[in-house]
Amino acid sequence: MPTPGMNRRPTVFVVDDDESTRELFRWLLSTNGIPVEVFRCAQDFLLAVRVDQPGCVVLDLRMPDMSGLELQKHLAQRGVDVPIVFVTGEGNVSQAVAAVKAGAVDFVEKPFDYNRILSLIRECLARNAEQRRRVSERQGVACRLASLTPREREVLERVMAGKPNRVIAEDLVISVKTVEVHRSHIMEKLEVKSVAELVQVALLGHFGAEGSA
Amino acid sequence: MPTPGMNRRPTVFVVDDDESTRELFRWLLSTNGIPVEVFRCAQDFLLAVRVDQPGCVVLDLRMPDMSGLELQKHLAQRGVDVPIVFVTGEGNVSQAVAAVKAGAVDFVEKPFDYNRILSLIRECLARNAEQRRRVSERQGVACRLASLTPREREVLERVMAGKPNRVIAEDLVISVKTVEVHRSHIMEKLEVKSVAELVQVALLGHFGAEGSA
DNA sequence: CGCCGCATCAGGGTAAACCCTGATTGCTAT
DNA sequence: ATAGCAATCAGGGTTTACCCTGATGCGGCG
Repeated sequence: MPTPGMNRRPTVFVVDDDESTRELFRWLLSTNGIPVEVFRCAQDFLLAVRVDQPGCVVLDLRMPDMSGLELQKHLAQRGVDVPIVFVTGEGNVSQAVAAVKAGAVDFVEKPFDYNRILSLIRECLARNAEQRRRVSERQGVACRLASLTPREREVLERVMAGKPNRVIAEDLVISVKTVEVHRSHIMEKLEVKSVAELVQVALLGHFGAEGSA
Repeated sequence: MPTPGMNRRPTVFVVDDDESTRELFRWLLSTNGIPVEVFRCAQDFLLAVRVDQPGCVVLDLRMPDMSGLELQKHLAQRGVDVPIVFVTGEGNVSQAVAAVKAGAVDFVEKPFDYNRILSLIRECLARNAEQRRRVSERQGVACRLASLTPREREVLERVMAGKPNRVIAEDLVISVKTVEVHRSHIMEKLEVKSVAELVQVALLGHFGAEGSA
């Protein structure tokens, strides 16, 4: 399972029903050497985007088929975790608050300053790159953790709890020798040489898995 | 150092230059059994608040001496980490975004629905209670960690790195016997019985100290 | 000056962890 | 069937870790 479509360039995805705005972004970003793709509605974008897409998103708030806020929710549900910047002509306070509370990086009103948008987008790209770095680190750990057998996981739990092999053996009703075998397999699979490292790696795999908000 | 002024009731602090609004909040909250204190300007509140104050804050955006956003910054700088709700009559989108990006729980416009504000404030109080619980847990760990001598900390680092006593001894140019002594003192002070627990406790003290956003 | 905490070390013993060899059982996939 | 993996166990040995007693030197504090 080598992660489906990796190795794509970080790209800015602009979703806006207004063609002049799309063209503006296309021009603004491409002349600054930033890969850009534009979409005229939320559906088009949802069909094209992939969960591991590197980059960031610029959303219009008001679109024909789906509002930017709804699109934001759909992306979150799908696990598409890219920085989002809202750009809107007629946004109100409550929408802005909702967007930012839901994790949007910023919410800017038209007309906007080109340099501001540009630096904002660069920040988004940098943030996304940083985040992908952390995720991939954890993915390696998660992968190694997944290679453990059920029995090895039971042993791991108890090692993490600080139980000595003798107690673990009693717990699982097996001999100390077997516990030793499991233990060495765990250390081997997780690529660690000491209990200290083992705990740190396993902890990373537990907390870093889901709770990465 | 038994934490200066703990044991105060969670209170809602309302800062608004408009007296009728202050009285409205005083009535709304006290009739719902929620302790409330009101302030007419940011300075008054800054002089009264303490770093470990449990509760939450309701801020007017526009005030004579200092804007709500500035007050928010001042509180953050002082380390006063309480949930903040902005309430304003004439807020714009950029202010709302700034407030939420700076960590505000919400940003509501007048006139507001009493029940909405009430549930929002209850959420803030609950969130603050939860946060204080986590902080106090970590404080215990931080306290025990602080009781380690410099030498013990040097040993701890290397134990965390998974080095055996023999290597630690070579590292610090001391005998293995001395390392054993330090090690047992560490285990005693941190109140743990195994390396596994030791690593988890020490890790909590390292990550939980500052990075609790 | 004496007491105390910190750091240092030694002897000597038990328990735990680690490592290698070797073996059996049962299930699964080729 | 035969090969492979997971799980089980044993013998036997080395290395670490842990614990107790005891001791020394140093610096600060009353």
